Amino acid sequence: MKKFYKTLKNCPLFENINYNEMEEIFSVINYNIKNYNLNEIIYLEDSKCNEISIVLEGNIDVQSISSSGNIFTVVQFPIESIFGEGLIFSNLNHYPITVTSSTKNTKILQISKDNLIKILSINSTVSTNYMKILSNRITLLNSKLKILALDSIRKKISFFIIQKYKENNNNNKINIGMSKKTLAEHFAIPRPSLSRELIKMKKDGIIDYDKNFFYILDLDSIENILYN
Amino acid sequence: MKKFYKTLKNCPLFENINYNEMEEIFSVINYNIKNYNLNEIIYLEDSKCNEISIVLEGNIDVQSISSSGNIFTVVQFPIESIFGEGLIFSNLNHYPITVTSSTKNTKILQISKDNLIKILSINSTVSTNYMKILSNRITLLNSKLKILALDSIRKKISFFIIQKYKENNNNNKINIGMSKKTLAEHFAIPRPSLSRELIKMKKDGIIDYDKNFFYILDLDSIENILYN
DNA sequence: TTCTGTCCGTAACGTATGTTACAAAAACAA
DNA sequence: TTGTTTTTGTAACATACGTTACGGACAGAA
Repeated sequence: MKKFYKTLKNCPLFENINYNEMEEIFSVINYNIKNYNLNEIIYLEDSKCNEISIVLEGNIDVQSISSSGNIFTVVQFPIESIFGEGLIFSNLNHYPITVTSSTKNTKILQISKDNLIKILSINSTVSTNYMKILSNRITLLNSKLKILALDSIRKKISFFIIQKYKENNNNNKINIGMSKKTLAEHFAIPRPSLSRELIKMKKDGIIDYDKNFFYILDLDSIENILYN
Repeated sequence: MKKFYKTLKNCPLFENINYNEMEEIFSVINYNIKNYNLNEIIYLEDSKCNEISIVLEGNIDVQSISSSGNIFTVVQFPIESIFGEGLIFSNLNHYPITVTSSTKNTKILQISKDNLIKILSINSTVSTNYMKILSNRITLLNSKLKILALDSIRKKISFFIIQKYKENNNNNKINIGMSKKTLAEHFAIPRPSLSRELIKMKKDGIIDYDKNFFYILDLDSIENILYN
């Protein structure tokens, strides 16, 4: 186990944990380290989540598989990633996706719920780390949901602008911070659709833009768009 | 404080905590009980969240206020509700909404982050309760996000059907469990739009329906809709 | 039974937005 | 510099969906 301490230190769950604490933790709990070959299934969709997992070596794929056999890779998790942490304490603790190994030698550390609870009770830093992980996930999901729930492109743009405006001490000049292409992806809409709506809003005289900057021309109008 | 133990027992954070444990917890930590009049502001949007709050008496409103002055009540929280719990450990710990009192005598119990950590370390039941609250929130947000992210009504219907189909041991007859009107609200779409798409899917021969039941006629097609 | 309210199917119409395509502009590398 | 890739603006077209409206079906109350 010792040789993985360096890897674990980079996992958000063990942030700010030193080697002595690691030693203490892993001497009092039971854990499993499992090896997987390329494309082996680690967790099947709809199976029950009884432990959290941390990638010690290799990469994993998160996939959705239809009964007709089509496979869609949703996202990849690299080494040091943790997963199952949002599921294990939930009432509906079934994996909504399939997890597979995407490298030849994938090593996964598994800690059961009971042992996880033990760790959380003996080390308060790990405990607050865990809270932080869950809380950050919640705020991330919340903001994603907020943007997705807006039912027009103009609203999404307005919401984004207001958000940046507040972040930036009410400055009318807004640095987008990414390309328009990326912004479109962020809104989950096609890029030409974003472009067209920006042109319209410019024509309506409520914003102007240039390169990676937006300029607020009529703040009241922008706010009214959100509360129409 | 003692007179509130009964109320607190109904708060998810103190589920399965008996009076002795309550006594122990509240004797070792510091806490605040604040009183609010009707329509007083408890937390302002964008203010920092430094404590969790539990409603001991009365009700609270969660609102969004535009700088132009428009107020939109998003949701009401009754007695025994907890809030701030998903924010306090987050890196972006600012209230995304305004919280106001909606009753004349509203009593709010406030526990600071440090004291909350103390509670979690001395009582493992409260600790797992807290994890459960956060985790359940995550799974709820996840499933909301999943439905919202589907970019056509046909996909939403298909997702719903597959979900119910699995829940019900692969039975082709599906009990909707609610009125079509409610289902439309669940999908966040107008009722006639749902109705129209159902008619189309029936015409295409992939589903049939009658009253509160759907019948799967072509499972493969339904699955392919989700992965097109 | 009749009345009343709610749910549902259905249709017509307008529009926001996805789709596709192409060229100009910008960023970058050689 | 030149060539190459990526990002953008722009336009034409098709369509999914929101909106509105109306009548029938159904359930509960009187």
